[in-house]
Amino acid sequence: MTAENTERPELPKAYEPKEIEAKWYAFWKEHGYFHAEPDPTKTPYSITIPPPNITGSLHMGHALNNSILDTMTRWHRMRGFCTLCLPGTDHAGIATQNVVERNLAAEGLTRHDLGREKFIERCWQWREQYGTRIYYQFEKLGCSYDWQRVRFTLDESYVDAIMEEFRSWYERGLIYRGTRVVNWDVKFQSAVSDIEVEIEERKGKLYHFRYPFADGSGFITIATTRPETLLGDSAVAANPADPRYQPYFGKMLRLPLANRDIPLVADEYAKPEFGSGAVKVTPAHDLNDFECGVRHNLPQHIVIGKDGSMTPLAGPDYAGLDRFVARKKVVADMEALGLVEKIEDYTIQTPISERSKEVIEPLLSEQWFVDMKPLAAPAIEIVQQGKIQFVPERYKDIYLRWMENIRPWCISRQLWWGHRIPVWWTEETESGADGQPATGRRHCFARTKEQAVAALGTENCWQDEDVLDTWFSSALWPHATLGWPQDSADLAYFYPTNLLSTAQEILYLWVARMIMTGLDFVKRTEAPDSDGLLEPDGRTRSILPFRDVYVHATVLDEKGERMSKSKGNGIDPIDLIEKYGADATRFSLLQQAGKNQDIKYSEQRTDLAGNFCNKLWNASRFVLMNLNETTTGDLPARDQWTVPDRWILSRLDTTIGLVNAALATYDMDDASRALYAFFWDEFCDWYVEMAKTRLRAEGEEKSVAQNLLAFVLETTLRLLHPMIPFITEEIWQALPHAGESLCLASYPTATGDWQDAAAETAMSLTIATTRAVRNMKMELNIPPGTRLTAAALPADATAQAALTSNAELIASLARLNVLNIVTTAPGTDSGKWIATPVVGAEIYLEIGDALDIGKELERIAKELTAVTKQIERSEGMLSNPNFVDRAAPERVAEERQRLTEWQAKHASLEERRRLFSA
RNA sequence: GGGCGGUUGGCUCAGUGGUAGAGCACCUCGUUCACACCGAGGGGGUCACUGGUUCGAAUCCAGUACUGCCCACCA
Repeated sequence: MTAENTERPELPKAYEPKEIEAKWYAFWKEHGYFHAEPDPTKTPYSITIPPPNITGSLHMGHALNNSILDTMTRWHRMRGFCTLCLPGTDHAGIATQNVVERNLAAEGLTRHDLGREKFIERCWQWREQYGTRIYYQFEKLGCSYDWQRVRFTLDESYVDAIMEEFRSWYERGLIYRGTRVVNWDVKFQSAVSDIEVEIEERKGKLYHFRYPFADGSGFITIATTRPETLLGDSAVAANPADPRYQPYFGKMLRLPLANRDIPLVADEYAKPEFGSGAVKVTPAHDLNDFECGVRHNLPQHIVIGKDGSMTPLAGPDYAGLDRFVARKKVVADMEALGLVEKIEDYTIQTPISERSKEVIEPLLSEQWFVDMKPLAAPAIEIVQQGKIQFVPERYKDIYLRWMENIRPWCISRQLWWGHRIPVWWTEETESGADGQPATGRRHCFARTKEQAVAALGTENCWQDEDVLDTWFSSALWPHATLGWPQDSADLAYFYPTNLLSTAQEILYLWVARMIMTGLDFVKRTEAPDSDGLLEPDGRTRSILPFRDVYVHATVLDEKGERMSKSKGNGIDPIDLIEKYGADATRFSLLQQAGKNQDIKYSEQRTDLAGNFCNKLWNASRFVLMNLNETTTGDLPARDQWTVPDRWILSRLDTTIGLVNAALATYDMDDASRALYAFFWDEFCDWYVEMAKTRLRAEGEEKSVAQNLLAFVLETTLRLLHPMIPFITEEIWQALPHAGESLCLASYPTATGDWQDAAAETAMSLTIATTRAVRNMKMELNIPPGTRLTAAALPADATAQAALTSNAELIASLARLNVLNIVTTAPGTDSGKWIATPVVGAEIYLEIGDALDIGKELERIAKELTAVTKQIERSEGMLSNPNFVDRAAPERVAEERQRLTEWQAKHASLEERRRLFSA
């Protein structure tokens, strides 16, 4: 690299993240660095980010995930990939309708007051006003997304994709109309899918009721947690193998309150060990009961309506009552009849709607379903073949288990905000086969009334009132955002995408469905095997949507509890960015983004990450103020490198290798740890300190030091940039560099050329010696400024060479007068020297009259204890014939060598103890 | 009920067979030369428990306890 910048802006004394972050984001955006166009000369790397809801603002989960996504994006961009990270938002049916309805409620209105059209207008207004504020927040976080390609799930082109998806599945019979017990959200008056239901343990009661036989010959006891459903009972079931009920199967029972007769049926669904072994069957209000009802051909009495109140079928005493009011009344009425056997306290697994937090009412209703089995099969195969990788790997099994047990997907929602179902109905009366009039309903796929009229052959038709589940549209995200169903150049180039990183709770809701739709809709005749599955024709492949699925950790509060609005323990990442800067916010999250499932986040983490940024800032300022106009930042010729230079380059090479390897496996914690340790512990604490002497010199010694400082710092900035983009850009611009932005600089790769074991050994000895001297001074309470004389007695020629070449450095770092390299121990007889053994040498410090014999004996005793422990351990191993015979020979040799070293230390300490004791 | 994680110093976490680590907190010392958002030094852990495999276990296996998450139609 040769520096191109002649003007180098100076770094302000204080690190002010706010100013530099705003400045550089604007710069990057203005220069279009984040925009990607297909480039056949490069390898593509693409990500379509999980589209946040338009109701959303950045939360900690977003901050974590987008820090990861942006780190991966920037890393690949620097590595020379044609890199696209495509952002967008999700219309989020229920969530958006929820907030808009809440706003209406504040005006005393309901959506029905407005009517469908006006209500949808309101939703659009909301989206215009707030729907894109999250983009601004992503920018604050530093995300290098392609803002020219933002997508929204209600964009015209996106709607085309959804229509195509629906048409295809409808025509193939995968979408069908079914009557099922669905999870009914009473608040939204809509069905919700199984995965949008949370189970919450709530305290409740288990009511034991008596149902008398119709002939008056006694009763059967049943238990229920939902007494109001009694009114809809069609039967009582007991297990066919249950001897208690065998004599009575087929007999009729008199259903209390409703006063109708219902049979006792034999069904294995009743478990003899629970309660009395008999269970009431309410086919319209419970999924199990529904299935049981189908088996026994039982009537389905819908007694709870869509609004959660009792229907006329519940009888005149109950009709119109809220379900919970009706519950109390049923219990009271049963008590009045003397039919309550007992009421127990009971913990009920209560289904709650994720969005409205209302208790779900299982309700029999007609809905649109998708048959998932045929779609799941290839999605299972592709993962089993390892073409889609899950990180951490355990999610693969979780995914497969769910896919293998996949159930039909209820896709219709009784909402207004969303994609209206493109099905048109007509109803006509004709003669049935037995001469009775029959009502026939027909439907067809159509996007417009004209199409519907043509298909149905009648003007008398209307569009289905329902909208599609939000996830029906997000399921298409990777290919629909890239242009599908058109054969776009983007789709051809950027698809399949490389990475899908997301939270674990939407693995089924979203990830699994994207895999299914991707494979089902994107087909290519010329694609490598790794991109998909071969179709039966032997030429076409169905293409996977992404290669890696990374499931990131959940960000919890510092007590380990989920952050939630209701608990008020949430942290707004924007506040953190304001306070500590985006870089510190990102770095603190990435440091914790390891293999652990949870992150217990506390603000202190970001504060500490800010300290790292500050350290980076100050060390860089030091380097910059010591450069001059002639500093190019080029790596000096190898014969000019000193031992510390060789050492820092060797360490840098190792760090480069570690960081690249960690990023490749999404180990953000390892990458950040490696860089943190390299920069702070090695570069700042030792290399920069050692460079200070050289910077005071003149000529070549100085210029080599200057260029190396600039070179190592510049390389470190490139390594750090994907994680902390702003501060690194600011410093990089001030350093000698080539190119207009660090965004586009090349990412360092480890070559091994700088690896230097000899320099590392020499530096270990240098560092150990320095520490030994400092330690001795400290332990004897010698003021740090006191300049003493020290001596080092090397154990061998290598140590001798290393100490000789670094003697001045050590003297300077440990604040000594001089460090003499000696061949015999200095005058121990004088009693004015103290010593510490290190690996490779014995270090002596002349302290003259400052010597406190008592203290020194204490110090020696402490060291002896430690050394003795090691010797015992080592001797124990070596005297074990099993170890000597069975362990690897090099391991045994290593242990012998170690023992020798410990013994030498021990002897030296003993000798000194003898002297001082005398 | 089934499945999957976690349990390492006061706190938050690294560490998958060979001398127990980091950051923070704590104690001592230090504001002349980038940084007190700092520097130097130090103390602190029988790696949850029990058993097994192994020459050798924080690490592998089995079980136990506690804890978290996901899935599931027990009234």
